[in-house]
Amino acid sequence: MEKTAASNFLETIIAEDIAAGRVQTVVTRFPPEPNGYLHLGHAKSICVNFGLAERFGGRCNLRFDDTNPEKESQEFIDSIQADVRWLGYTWDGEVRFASSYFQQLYDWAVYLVEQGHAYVCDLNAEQAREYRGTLTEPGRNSPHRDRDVAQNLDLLARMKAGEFAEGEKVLRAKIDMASPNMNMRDPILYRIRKVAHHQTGSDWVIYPTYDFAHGQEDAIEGVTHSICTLEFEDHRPLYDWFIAHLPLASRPRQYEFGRLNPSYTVTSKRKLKQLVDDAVVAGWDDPRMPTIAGMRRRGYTPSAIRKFCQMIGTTRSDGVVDVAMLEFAIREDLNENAPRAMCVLNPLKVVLTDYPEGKVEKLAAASHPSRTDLGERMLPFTRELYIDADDFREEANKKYKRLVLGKRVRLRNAYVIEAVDVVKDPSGAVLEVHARTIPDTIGNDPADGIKPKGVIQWVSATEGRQATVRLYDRLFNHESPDKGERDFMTHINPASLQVVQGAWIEPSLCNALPEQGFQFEREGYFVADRLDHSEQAPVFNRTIGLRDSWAEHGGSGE
RNA sequence: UGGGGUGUCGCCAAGCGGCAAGGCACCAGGUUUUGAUCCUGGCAUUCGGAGGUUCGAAUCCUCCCACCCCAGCCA
Repeated sequence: MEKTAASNFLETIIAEDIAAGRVQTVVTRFPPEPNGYLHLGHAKSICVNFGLAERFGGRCNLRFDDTNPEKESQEFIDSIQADVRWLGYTWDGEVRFASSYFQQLYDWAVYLVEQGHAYVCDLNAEQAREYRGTLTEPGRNSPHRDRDVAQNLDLLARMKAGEFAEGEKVLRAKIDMASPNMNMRDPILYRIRKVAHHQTGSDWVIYPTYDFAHGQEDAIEGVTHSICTLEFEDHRPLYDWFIAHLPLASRPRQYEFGRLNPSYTVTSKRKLKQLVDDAVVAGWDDPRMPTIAGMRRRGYTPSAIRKFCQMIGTTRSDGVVDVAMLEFAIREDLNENAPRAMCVLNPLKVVLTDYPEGKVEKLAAASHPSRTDLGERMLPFTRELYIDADDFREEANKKYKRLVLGKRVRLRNAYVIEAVDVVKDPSGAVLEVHARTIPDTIGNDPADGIKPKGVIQWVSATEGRQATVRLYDRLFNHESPDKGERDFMTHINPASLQVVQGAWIEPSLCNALPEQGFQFEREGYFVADRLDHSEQAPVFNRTIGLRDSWAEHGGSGE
């Protein structure tokens, strides 16, 4: 475990624990509740937990914290495992379930009752709230707080046996109703829920709460560092209380870090679910969703997401991270690794009037400007081509580095051409451009010394293929859609998806495998959709556009 | 008005008494058959504020301010 210069506070703590002999092997865990899809915030937690274990040569468990069957399902258990694996992490041993510890947890509850540290309370939810007090006023003891052990034991057993209705009774810890920490005001350990559990079926009608379960789950698994987000900080005294009052073999410690808040997005499960339920997006894996499944479909790579999590660091402060950092991470990865290809999104026909009809030249083009190991592909060059309509103007100033009537441009990986004429329809719209090829300009500048103004992509009109290209943009047009008075749904970006049906792609792109990423030169990074793409009907999703200093400076507007 | 936290460049973030790393973003140049990449340079005399301790403070002390979390039988 080599240490680099900068280390975050968790690494410091662990290094000290190891140095002091308090810990031999670091054990962490990623403990999602299977009640939704994992998102970018979870990705950070996954990177933190698995990353720490990796760095210190320890282990990390994947444990489903499935203590609330009403909200959970197998669908989420499956998707979560797939997402963690896809991110590139391997959990220690088998997947764990809090539910597999239910009997042990129950036995410990009995133990607490026997020790006089827990009691059965008959207050209903509303009454319990009244007795709890407020942030500034202490609570009052429940009238059932002093039941004797035998009676509590009997009542608890009957709760377990299903003799009481939901909400009729709960098991509570006997701590301190006057504590300034609300979590210590006789917290609930068990509640009655007469619903089947996705793992334990109808075995149980009482289920432990998060507080009574989490620390003990950690102890059972030998977790040394139980890492969670800041909002659980107030729960730490309770976490420690259970550990101190139960006969446990190990002593896990809880540490908290600031959760990730990416700009221009939402990450609350409730809001993500609303986007799905209201059909604002096509599903949990819609490429605009900040879910792992969505980002995957969008073309983000595991290494880019991991890089991003590393970039943002792990601290105890909570702030908003600019999504530009995520975008940087994915561009960096794809720039390095994605093969280049050509695609014309908004086709304009170019006829090379001096080029023989029916002739097809096969031009070799490198798949990457610096990665020779990525090889090359063949581009068929023909008399009729498509270029992007934005790449042609009848007249333009010298800053416009594309094709202009009477001027020259380099066709990427092919000839320099010169626009000689333009064909228009009665309304004056440009139908096609007639051009001539400048001889011997493959790999060479024109012999006459008149250099082209720029380089543009193209696709053979006769040899190229057509594809569906989905242009995705951010889902929200507000930096913090969560914040402020207005409902987050009012900040939806109406132009977050634009579908281009008739894009032209170079033929080699038909061989793309689902989930394979490319850079469509001068356009951006695209990925073959993992579900909808096929050789016969190619479908590409735009992962992220290229940086565009031309557009940023208003160039396209003039 | 209770308790728990956090405040270092537009954003993230090092720093832990010795004189403000780095990344993102941005700006200015250079290279370029991607207006991409790449390269070079710029970008906090100042660390939420005010006092104090010290030869010396972002780092120690005091007070103040701002923001976040907690009153689910959710996690």
